[in-house]
Amino acid sequence: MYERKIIPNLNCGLDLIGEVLYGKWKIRLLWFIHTGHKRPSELQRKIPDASRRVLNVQLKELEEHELVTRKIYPVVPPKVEYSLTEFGKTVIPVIAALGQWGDEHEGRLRDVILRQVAGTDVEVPL
Amino acid sequence: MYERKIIPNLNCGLDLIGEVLYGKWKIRLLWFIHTGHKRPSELQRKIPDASRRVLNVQLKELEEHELVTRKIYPVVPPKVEYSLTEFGKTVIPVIAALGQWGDEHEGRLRDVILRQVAGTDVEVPL
DNA sequence: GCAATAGGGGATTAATTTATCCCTATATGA
DNA sequence: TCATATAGGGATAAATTAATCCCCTATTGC
Repeated sequence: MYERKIIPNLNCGLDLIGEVLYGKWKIRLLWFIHTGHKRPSELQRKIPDASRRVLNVQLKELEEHELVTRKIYPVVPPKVEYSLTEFGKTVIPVIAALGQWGDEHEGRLRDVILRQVAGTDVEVPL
Repeated sequence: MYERKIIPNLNCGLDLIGEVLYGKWKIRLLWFIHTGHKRPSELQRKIPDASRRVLNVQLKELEEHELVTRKIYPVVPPKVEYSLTEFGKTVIPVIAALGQWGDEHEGRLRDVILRQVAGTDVEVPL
């Protein structure tokens, strides 16, 4: 695993939540697990832009941070289910607040974000 | 400026808020501006771990995303003040929710985070 | 003239995070 | 026998973000 060379700040609540929530797919993973998509293959289908590998890595970190648990069923083909821990459940309202703000200001956000990307040749999907 | 090679997802509110809030110091910057620390030098003193340069870059992005405005006073030595826009003010409660969750679960968060870093030789300050 | 203050920014390197590639295992169905 | 589904991971490359270094403006005070 990668070893940090710069020590993280853990001074305030914002630092702390950042440590466990940051990661391109983590919030989405938590949300989908929350909405009942528990199996790795399901999560992958819900998040097709992420590779299987990355999801595994980020799920593992969520598990280490005690936001989710991983249950393995001893069957073939293998079956695994992720669930939110009680701790993990407490962060759902915060994620909901993030998503809600984004939804409420969708038009304006799209504007300012696309304006920034406009100079590039990147085609941004609607 | 850096040109993205991977197109960002802008499918949902979570993607959108991520685009404008992500950046190591942005949330802190917004918060300190909210609490009345408007001048660049003040912000730097409040966030000593960030270099002047990085703060400038992130403030500029916040400005491009219309979360803050920058007012220049034509005096010498120069004086600049950042303020939240009306739009920017709407995101403050969301940031407050993030910080509050982190504060509420400070002990546990510190635990799980430090456990992860424990293997490394990194010294993490209390 | 020189240092300090206040605010900025280009160019480059380092750090970190993601993505890609490829390999493991077992059972079922065509 | 071969492809598919299910779950997982090591090694490496690429992308992205942040940090560093060094430079600029103009005025006041010594």
